[in-house]
Amino acid sequence: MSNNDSGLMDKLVSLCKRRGFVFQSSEIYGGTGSVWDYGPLGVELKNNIKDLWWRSMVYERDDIEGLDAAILMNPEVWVASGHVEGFTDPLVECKNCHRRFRADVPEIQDGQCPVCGASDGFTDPRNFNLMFKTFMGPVEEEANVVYLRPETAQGIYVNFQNVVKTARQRVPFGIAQIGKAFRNEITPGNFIFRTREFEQMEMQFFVEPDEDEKWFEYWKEQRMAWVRSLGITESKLRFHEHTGDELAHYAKKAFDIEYELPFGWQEFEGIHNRTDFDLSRHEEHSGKRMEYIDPMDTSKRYIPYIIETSAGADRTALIVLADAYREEEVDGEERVVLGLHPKLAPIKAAIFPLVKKDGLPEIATRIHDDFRAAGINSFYDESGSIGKRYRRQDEAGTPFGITVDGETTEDQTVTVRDRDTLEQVRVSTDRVVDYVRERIG
RNA sequence: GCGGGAGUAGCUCAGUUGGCUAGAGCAUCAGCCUUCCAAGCUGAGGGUCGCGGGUUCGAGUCCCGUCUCCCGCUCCA
Repeated sequence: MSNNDSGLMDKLVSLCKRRGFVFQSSEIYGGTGSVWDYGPLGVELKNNIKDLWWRSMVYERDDIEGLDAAILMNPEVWVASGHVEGFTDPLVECKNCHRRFRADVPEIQDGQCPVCGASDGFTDPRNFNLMFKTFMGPVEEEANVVYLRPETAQGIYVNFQNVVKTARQRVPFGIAQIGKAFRNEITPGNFIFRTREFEQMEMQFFVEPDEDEKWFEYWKEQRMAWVRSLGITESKLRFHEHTGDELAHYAKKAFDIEYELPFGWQEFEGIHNRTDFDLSRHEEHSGKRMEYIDPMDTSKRYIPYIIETSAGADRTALIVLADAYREEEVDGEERVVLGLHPKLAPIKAAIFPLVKKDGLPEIATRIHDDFRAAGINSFYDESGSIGKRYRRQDEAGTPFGITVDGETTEDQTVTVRDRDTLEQVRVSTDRVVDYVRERIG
């Protein structure tokens, strides 16, 4: 990492605070570790990311259904998923292969790893408090321990049969969900990249067991294509395949989509072949059948394999911000621009009267109303010089500036200024909403 | 978790060996001016110096504790 690159993160954090994208949580009390709040511009950006994801998954396809499962679940879910293990028992970890074992298992007493055979030793026994726990019930001592979900995926698995029965879907099909997850990360940090409360955009695709490879490849390409559609610089994107010890306990195959942030190549979305691991575990632990019966051939029964696409909404937001940030020179003056793809921009158009007189503010206000009526987020500003107002919007990533001037009163046209090219075109006042709509995707 | 560094206005910072009502630039707001890329003038608001405690006649400045952030190591289902 060069000094220049680490400077980019500082500038980005500063811009996010200054313009209202991201604030530290509970700041007036000194903040709280690795939790962040999204401000007026940030929530728009993140909502745009989530809306685009949802549209591409749920609305633009017939084979994926939406779901919104609760954060609190029956604790047995996390026993079945494997998350409780290691939370209740002190574990040691092999320093060579990083597999974890209960500290009281006899095999490890001789210092040799029962799996990889290495004698590199083990870490000290400790509890891995991955999951946040709380209590369900009014009296804490009598209440049951419940966990804040460490991943959204389990909410989909436990609803698998519900969706099969109600949505009239046949395998192959998927279930999509966006929601919060919580993890007591040992080392959080890097702004909103690794946080203890975060939002996932997950889709679990259920397929026949012998078709898993085919669908894995399909989703791998689909997801990369979607990421590119956000306008992210291609040379900063790559796949990273998990091999050997990198593979999670449930995964047969896993690819990450990585982006080159100032602090290195970082994962922000994963495509995993989770096999029938999760549904089988839930069948064992719940005693309920998880098999799928093919309605066209009822003799065909199987527990589906699952191809998972799991993306971090916060990480995606950080990446589009980092990718969009640039400093450049205009007429000898430096400007800071967020070159966000128009469909991600918090504000789509800013409307300015060139001066505060001659009826220009009134016309500009009417145009602002037109945008409001069209459901397009716009912003009205009459304060300061026109150049200053353009620069303010550059930092917010607003793609279009619309200026009402003296000509407007004569020929009913306004100037539309493009954030990236700085080109200006005249558009009639009654066409300007359509003009912007056509260009924001 | 360990080591090092840092926390003064929205942002970037200055505050001499502890001493008058804590400053600057930028930003914000109001007015004037201004007909297309952060111009100018006038004025205003905004910090009790991360938080808590202590020493002192007196602390942003010294001491203790604590929280947060940054860098490195460790760790990372």
